[in-house]
Amino acid sequence: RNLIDPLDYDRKNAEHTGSTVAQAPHNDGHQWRKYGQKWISRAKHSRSYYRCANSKVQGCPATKTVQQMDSSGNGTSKLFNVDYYGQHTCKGDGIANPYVVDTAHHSMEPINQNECNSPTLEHEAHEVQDERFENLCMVQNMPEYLIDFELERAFEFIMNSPLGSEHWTFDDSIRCEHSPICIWG
DNA sequence: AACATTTGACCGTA
DNA sequence: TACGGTCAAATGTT
Repeated sequence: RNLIDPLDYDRKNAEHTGSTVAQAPHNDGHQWRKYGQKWISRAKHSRSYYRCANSKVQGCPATKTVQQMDSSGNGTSKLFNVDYYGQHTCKGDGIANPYVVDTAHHSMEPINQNECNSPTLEHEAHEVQDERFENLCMVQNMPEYLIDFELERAFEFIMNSPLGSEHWTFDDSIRCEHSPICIWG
């Protein structure tokens, strides 16, 4: 009854592809299925475990964990720690990275603030100098310490994608909650 | 009915 | 054996 191919799935040895803090961990461009929740030692909040929604069908090994931080003080905005493990090998929504968008295949105009429940909206991603990234835009509020890492990762992903550029084709019907641009305030 | 989440059990590891 | 990651049956949702 294996949900996923055990050969493809080894969370312990999977690369840890980023830990970051988000305001609203609801959407990051991929669809996930929750498979567990634990209270971690003496933390105030539980940690939730997700795997890629395509794990069952395509054996995609990507997982993530989400945990609200025990932020002290200023209680208005909750902060979440989102950790990603493993690369997406599925061809699903074509979004390989929550922070990086391929502008060659994705126009940014479908985003409409009325349809978007994220706290802020970023229309103007800034250009990247390196010509390898000329078709990529970044969300402006992406944490500074992640920029180089995420771009290299995106570039590597495109180059190594067994599916070629089709993996990056964006469908006009993608809704704003699936758009990486809407996700992070 | 098919699919997603909840939640205690289970289990590997340090 | 305490911790935390995953399983899976029960439960909820569409």
